[in-house]
Amino acid sequence: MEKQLFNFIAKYMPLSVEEKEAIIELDIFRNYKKGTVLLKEGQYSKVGYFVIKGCIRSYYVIDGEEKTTAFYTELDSFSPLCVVNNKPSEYYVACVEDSILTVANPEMEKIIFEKFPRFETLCRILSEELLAKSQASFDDFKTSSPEQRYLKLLETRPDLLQRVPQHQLASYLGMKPQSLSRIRKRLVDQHK
Amino acid sequence: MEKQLFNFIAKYMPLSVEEKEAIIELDIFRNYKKGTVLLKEGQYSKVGYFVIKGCIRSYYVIDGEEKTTAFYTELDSFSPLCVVNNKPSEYYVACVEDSILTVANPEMEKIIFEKFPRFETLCRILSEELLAKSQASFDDFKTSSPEQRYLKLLETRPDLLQRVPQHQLASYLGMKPQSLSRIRKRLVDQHK
DNA sequence: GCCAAACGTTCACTTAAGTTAACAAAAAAG
DNA sequence: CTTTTTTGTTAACTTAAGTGAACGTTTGGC
Repeated sequence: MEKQLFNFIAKYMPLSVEEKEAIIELDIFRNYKKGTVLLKEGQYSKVGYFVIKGCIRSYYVIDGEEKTTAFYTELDSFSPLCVVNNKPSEYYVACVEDSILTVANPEMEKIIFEKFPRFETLCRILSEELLAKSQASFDDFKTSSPEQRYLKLLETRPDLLQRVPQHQLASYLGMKPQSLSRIRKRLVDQHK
Repeated sequence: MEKQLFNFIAKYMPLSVEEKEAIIELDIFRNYKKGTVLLKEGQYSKVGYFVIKGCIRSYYVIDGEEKTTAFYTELDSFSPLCVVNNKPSEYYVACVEDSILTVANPEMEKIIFEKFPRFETLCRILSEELLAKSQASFDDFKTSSPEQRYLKLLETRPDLLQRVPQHQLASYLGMKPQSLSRIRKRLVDQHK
């Protein structure tokens, strides 16, 4: 279980035995059942997540409708805005599948950063990278039509189509479930 | 000129005289004329920016058309994806106005982080914050119609409408210039 | 194993954005 | 000052997504 995490980190910096032990001592691994709500609108959460296994999603409830905006799967990390800005969360976070996550808060980070300053460098690099990638996805979204976004998703995250209900994918792609259904039909029809 | 930068940083951590001097010694302040292209598609740039004064934008050229995806103004910082992933840039960056920017690369950061480790903490916190905010903007975009996005922009960054050509705003809002023009007309008409 | 809820598809209709093109206005270049 | 070039508006038409509703299917709870 820790292995996935350490393999991931090793891509950036191989860890020493002491460093690995320090992480294990933090006791950050948690199991959640499908459907578990990790964060609710209005809550002041202080924890961020790293997905070892499974899938979680963030969603807003607007006029009684769920609007899914993100999915996080294996090796993705996610720190809700409320962790950063100390305001109540505007969205929910829930498990799409049974999941194994690491769960950590800023105090735990502080402890580990003081013992091993390299970890802070790692976190800085990771979040700079995630920021640039998040902006690139946003750019992609802005410059594409709904159909192009669906095709792009097929290329880049085909697994999501198997793991996630379509109506959640629809709002993730910025459209209504009926539109996604129609687009899929259109594409199938074209191919015959 | 340095004052804007130090005031901004002071919101996160007040700097000592030595720290300020170390930054000034890096000689990172630059003046650019309106229209200057800072980064071209295909280039491997290694520099990130912080806007002291002025406005820069990033844009793609797709089928010969410019697609503007972001504007950075006073106190915004921006590190292009190519700086992070070592791949040729997929987009351009240019000055929308005469601008004063700080320009820094990872080696300069390394030097300053080694002398003052607090700076790395600052950069980590800043990029975590920017990441969470970038995701929130993306969420907003996904869950809104073109008209709602225009109205949101009026609320959150009304200055952009004065500073930036409308056809650039249009692609920033994920629509065609004609559509933005129509939306504006529709809104004016409704109000009478 | 049955029932209710959730999910996905389809359809007819509405609405809004994309497209193409013409033209006006403003800004930059000479 | 005049001429381009860039920018913005408008209009007619096309295309695709939103809406509301019906219906079939799957899923999960009991």
